[in-house]
Amino acid sequence: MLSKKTQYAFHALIHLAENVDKGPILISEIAKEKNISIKFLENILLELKNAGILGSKKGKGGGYYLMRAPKEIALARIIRLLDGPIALLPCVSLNYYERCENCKDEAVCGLHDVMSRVRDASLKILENKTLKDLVTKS
Amino acid sequence: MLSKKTQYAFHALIHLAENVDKGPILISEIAKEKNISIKFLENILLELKNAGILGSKKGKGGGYYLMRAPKEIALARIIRLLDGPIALLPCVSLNYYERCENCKDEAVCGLHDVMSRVRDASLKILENKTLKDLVTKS
DNA sequence: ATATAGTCTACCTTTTATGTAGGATTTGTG
DNA sequence: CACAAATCCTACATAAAAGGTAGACTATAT
Repeated sequence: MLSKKTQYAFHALIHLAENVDKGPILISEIAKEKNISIKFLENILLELKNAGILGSKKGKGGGYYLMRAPKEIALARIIRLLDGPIALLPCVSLNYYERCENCKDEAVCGLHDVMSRVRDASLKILENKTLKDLVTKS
Repeated sequence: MLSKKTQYAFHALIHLAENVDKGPILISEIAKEKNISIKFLENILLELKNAGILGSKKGKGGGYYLMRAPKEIALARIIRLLDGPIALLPCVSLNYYERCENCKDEAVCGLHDVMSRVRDASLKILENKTLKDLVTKS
């Protein structure tokens, strides 16, 4: 399961994508609209900003906005940023690989094979779907 | 990611499946073979037993053994038992569904759609692959 | 009897998740 | 310039989950 942090991030990003033409959006507006604790959301948006996904503007008329077009932001990137590996096992992760300590040889591990397939199936979707695909408002 | 608990369970089950003809297997043997803390493994095997996946025999010559043939035990079942939902979001889980608190209507939520697809892609593999597919020993 | 091996209950430690509090800083506007 | 509106940033709080340990109890084969 995705953490609450990542879930909230997705909802916030959807809101930003749906209002991409309205300039900076207030944290408080997103929090209210999506029913998220404002202070927790603050941390999340900051993290997205530090990763270069969002930009922000301080002071009156300020808020957060997307740094790129929604179609440029793959869902996998958000998950990896906030939740880490998408794979079910560390020994099968592309971006956060760790050697398996329980099997003697990963090359002949049946678990390794199956979990690689699950990873590939998930990534095929998460790498190709973007924020734009999450927006339903016309 | 799967929890350590589930990862250990898979490795233990693989060992049991590979030695299915040798009668009950000692916890200590599995722990040693797979490099798992014996006491932690004890808890895990007990949980698998209470779920009807394993049987056990006490006393000398005792140990744990599979209650069904390896090909009868789907990987999804193990994950659900020890880790809970396979889906990435609660609102998309088949077995542990919870309503989404951040969107007004799941039916028109783009996130819901994408995550359902990821779930289906994962389940297609995890429901059809069994313990037997994890065994590599001849 | 006795040693073996699982059963059960309770506890412990560390990390992660999920926030909360509040002051510092930047910026637009009158 | 003063002020209010926002984000920025650091630190803390709290609870749950993960991961593991300890030890007494019970059943069984020999």
